[in-house]
Amino acid sequence: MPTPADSFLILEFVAGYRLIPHSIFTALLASLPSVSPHTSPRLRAGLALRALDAALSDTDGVDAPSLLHKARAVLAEPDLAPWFPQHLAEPASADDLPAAAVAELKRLLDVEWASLPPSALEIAAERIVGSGALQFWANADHAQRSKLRLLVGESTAREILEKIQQQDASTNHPAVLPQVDNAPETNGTNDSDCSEEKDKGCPVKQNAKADHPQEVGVRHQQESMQGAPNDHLKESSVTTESIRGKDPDITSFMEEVICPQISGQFTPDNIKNHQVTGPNHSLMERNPTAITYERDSLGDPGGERPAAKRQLPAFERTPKPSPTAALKTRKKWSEIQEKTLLEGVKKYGKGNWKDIKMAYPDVFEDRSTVRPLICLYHCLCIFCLFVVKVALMSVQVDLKDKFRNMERHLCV
DNA sequence: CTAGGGGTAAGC
DNA sequence: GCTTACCCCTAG
Repeated sequence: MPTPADSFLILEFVAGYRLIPHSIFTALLASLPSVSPHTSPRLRAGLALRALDAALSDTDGVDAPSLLHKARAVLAEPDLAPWFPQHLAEPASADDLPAAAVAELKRLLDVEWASLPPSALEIAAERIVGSGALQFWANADHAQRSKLRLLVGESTAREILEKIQQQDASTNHPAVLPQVDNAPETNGTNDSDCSEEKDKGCPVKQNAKADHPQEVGVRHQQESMQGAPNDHLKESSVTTESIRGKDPDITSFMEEVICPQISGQFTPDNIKNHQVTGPNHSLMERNPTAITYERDSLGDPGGERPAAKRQLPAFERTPKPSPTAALKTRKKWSEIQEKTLLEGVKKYGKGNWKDIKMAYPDVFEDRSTVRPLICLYHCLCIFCLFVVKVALMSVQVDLKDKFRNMERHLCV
């Protein structure tokens, strides 16, 4: 599960990406650990623009004066007002022509969406596989390149290294490049996301080189933003697995790459306009169960945060049902699935759950081992380039558990 | 990735 | 109350 730093990166990207439906954004808010103390202009502006978007998009049976009234309320919201540019408030104060004011507000809103700064993920992606890739990789040492290779996939890594080699050859300064063939083996899931796309271009790479994601005039879905303006932005509490990265090496490496882009200044509980399910906490609220990535340089006006990174002992965990628990419906194993599982165990041996699942993809189709929310996170990360981290989370627990149950009851 | 101990809760 | 599906966690 994502760490708070991961959460920041995902939310910062998603909040400012208008095409991503607000329902998905709110679901992410509810499922990810607190991003405190990270914040950024893009995250703050994205949250504010989403709130205004919601106020202006509720056009069903709502006349222009009412729309304008709602927009004014959002613009005047003390927690949001600082993040709106001054000129947005001007059309909202034009009392004589509400329809024109609303239209102008929508136009200005489109402009604001389009002018949001790129996310830290996009910037990092640009450094790793975009226009800055050659320089970034050329300056990386062997260890760093290994990590980069894990992040971008073998084929993309090879592509970049070949370009560096060509560049060096043309300048008569042959570089000592790591042997690609000796690269740490990736499990296919990690690498294939990019390698399979080699000929058509890695999707993430395309993303890195793509235009700004914000597209003027495209309106996101806003069903879940129909709530009252004062609905607070909420998030779930954090469980142990969500605050502990599965692969700290890559996590810390990503922080090295991305952190310079993160402003990281602490923001009080001042952005509370998005209605989501879950306990009532602000996005910026300090979550007592989360590891935060505090740095001295972040500054702490309240002086409440300890300087050192905090690892919670097990007894401080907040027991909470997994957010995925409600999403995965309980499905009884069919006779065919049980027989196939036994056949698979006979053929591939007990413990080779991955092989068994791959051998009978149709039979075990509904026995997906990647939890739904992890899938969502995975998709986002694919979109943003960072696929390896999440791929490691995929485990063959369904097959293993079922076989264990069968063993327990002497079925085998 | 996997094993295995353990827990929770739905469904009967 | 029992079975079972699913989940959590740790260790290797």
